[in-house]
Amino acid sequence: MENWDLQAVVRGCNTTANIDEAMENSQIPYCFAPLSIEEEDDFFHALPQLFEATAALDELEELYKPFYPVLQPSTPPIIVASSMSVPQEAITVEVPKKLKESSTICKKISKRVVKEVRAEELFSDVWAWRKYGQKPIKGSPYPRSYYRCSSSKGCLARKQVERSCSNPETFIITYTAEHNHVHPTRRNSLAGSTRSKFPSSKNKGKCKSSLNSPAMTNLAASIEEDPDVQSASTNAVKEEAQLLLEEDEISHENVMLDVMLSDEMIPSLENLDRELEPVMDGWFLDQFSDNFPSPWFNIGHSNTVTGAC
DNA sequence: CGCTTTTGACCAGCGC
DNA sequence: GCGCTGGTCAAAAGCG
Repeated sequence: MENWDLQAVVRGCNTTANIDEAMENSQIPYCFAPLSIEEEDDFFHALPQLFEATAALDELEELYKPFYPVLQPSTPPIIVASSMSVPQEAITVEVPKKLKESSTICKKISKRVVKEVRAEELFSDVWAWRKYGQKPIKGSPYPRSYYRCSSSKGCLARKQVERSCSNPETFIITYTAEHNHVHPTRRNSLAGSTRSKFPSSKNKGKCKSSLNSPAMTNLAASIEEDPDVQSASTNAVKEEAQLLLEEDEISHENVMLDVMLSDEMIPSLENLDRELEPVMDGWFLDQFSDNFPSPWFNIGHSNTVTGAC
């Protein structure tokens, strides 16, 4: 387990060649290439037989849907792969063979989804996350942050965020368990969320961007405070963390959406939400939940509104 | 008041 | 049994 590098997993699943190889070996679509959502859908549809194999795989796909990022084609995600996180010892390129040996895939697949994303995409999903812990991880210079879903009480969804040690520009996000609710029922409260160890006069009174969100601020702060990061060899990381805080311009559709869903808009959206929720939860879900990734119709309830000017 | 983050303490799993 | 490690809890403090 020591020196375990999640990125090794996603890297191992990084190429279509690997996919072909994995499929040849296992006939199980264990790895996903770095595809856009559309491409991924095409991929799924092109290989329907693979996804009819087991209910477990359908379940996994359903599990993954809520985590589809809202991305524009011009800024493809760094999602190198979404790897179903079976027991970690088993997550290697060799895994398909091990899966073949397994009598039931269901026993192997735990409800975890691993993603690798850029910093600005870290908090671009529609769910509200509340940080409940942070721990230094052995073998990694960066601490791991633990988040739970705060959109709904009792929701078991968890999210772990850890900077990739092999590629500090990206972050490894591990989603665990499922949301037990359809969509975020309220946006993130800003209360108590504005602590910043980086009071930046430059940004005072200016627009908040995703990178200047409390979460990003704190993440950068944790990086800043990390003793290992203090070393000269990782000055680049410190500079990057600083840049994350100071950078004002973000050419990312997620941020544009956040701006569009500014604070002025949220009250009316929430009123609409309250009025329609009983209807939406029933009818709308029945009609569309199987056809669209949930973020598609949850966007109006976005909890990641950070771009209001 | 209700929400957040921070952080030390606590707990469970695992290997020796 | 012990120590290590990762994950979670909960109190404290701060913000809107």
